[in-house]
Amino acid sequence: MSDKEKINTEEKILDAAKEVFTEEGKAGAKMQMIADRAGINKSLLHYYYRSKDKLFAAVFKFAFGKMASKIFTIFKSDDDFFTQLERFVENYLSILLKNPFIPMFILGELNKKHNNIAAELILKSDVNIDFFADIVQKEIQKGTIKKDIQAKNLIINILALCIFPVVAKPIIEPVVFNNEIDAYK
Amino acid sequence: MSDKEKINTEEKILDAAKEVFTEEGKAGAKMQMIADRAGINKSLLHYYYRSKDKLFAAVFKFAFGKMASKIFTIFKSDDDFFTQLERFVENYLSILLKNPFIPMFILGELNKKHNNIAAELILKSDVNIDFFADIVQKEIQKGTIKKDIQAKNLIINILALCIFPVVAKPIIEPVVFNNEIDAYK
DNA sequence: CATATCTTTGACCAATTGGTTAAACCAAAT
DNA sequence: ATTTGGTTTAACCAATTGGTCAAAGATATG
Repeated sequence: MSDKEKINTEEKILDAAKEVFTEEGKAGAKMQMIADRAGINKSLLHYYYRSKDKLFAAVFKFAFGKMASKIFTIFKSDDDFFTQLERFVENYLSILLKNPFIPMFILGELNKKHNNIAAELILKSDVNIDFFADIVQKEIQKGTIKKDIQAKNLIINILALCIFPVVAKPIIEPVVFNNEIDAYK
Repeated sequence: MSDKEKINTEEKILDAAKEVFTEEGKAGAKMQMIADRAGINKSLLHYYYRSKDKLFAAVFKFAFGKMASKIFTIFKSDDDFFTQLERFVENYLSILLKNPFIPMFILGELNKKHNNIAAELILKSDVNIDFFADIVQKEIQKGTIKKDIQAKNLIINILALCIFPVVAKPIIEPVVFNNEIDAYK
């Protein structure tokens, strides 16, 4: 667990880049930091990923893929809706807690207005969410969901309740919890 | 509405800095951008705010103050709890929609790990939230709130549902709404 | 061994950027 | 009119930073 010497350089770079981009943002992250963290020479970064933009794009794709892709597969199972919902939240929270940095990373870069390659990447990756609307519609007709809530609003609310506590941790901890060390999150 | 020539330089700088810091993040924002946006010389920035850090601190204090301070005063009124809640959400959403950039600005900088003056500023400004816990406790005893929910979790959930749609707008719009232009947010 | 290809490095470069400084500008007071 | 004070500017500087390049190590292939 100490050294992990054997992983190849490309992977070491990606791991280091993930960390540094997350901690500092795209502009705040310096190629030298990433090189140091990966324990290599700065030129080697450019050897594998020709520019900072390319390296960032690689990291962003990884992060976004991890959050967006696997998740909705749960709703294609045969379980009833509320079981699916439960499993979804469980699964999603588990991923979030293992990678608490990813949502902020995605949101942070997506909100940039200048040279925003993150936004372009989102547009290309056509994640489809419409099928979720169908599921909810059927549940409403079955009567299992009482309120006539918009499916899109439902999914947004669920995501909000999952993601916000993770993203806002650095403000919640001091303000709401007076820095008590536990606080489940 | 076109020019607003008469406001003084200090204010012009602060306005421009708010915009640029929000759009680019602290590291991404350049003093030259801010100067340009304010329509002044770069040296003038340093004349009024001696360093980038100082300027950033000024902007951050403004933004955080706007979000945190006025809000909780509502809960000190004589209305019953649910009226207070309604008014709180209404009021908060109105502020958010008028300043949709502020939450992301705060969260974004607060999540930085390096040279994080935002975090220090939060610690100094002792916003008190404990009184809210008392209110909720009394409502539970009165029976108006059924579930034995933690007050702190309640406030976090409420904030999540208010803030997340604003913060995640750039990912919700393309993914959930296929870029339909309306979508209330 | 020789050669060719892939990987790694240190030295270097041009552009950017936060910050300084001295001088110019300008209004009000003397 | 001159001085005085705050305001604004252009020119400049030192440090940082993304990126290049040629040479040196490796590693495999013949």
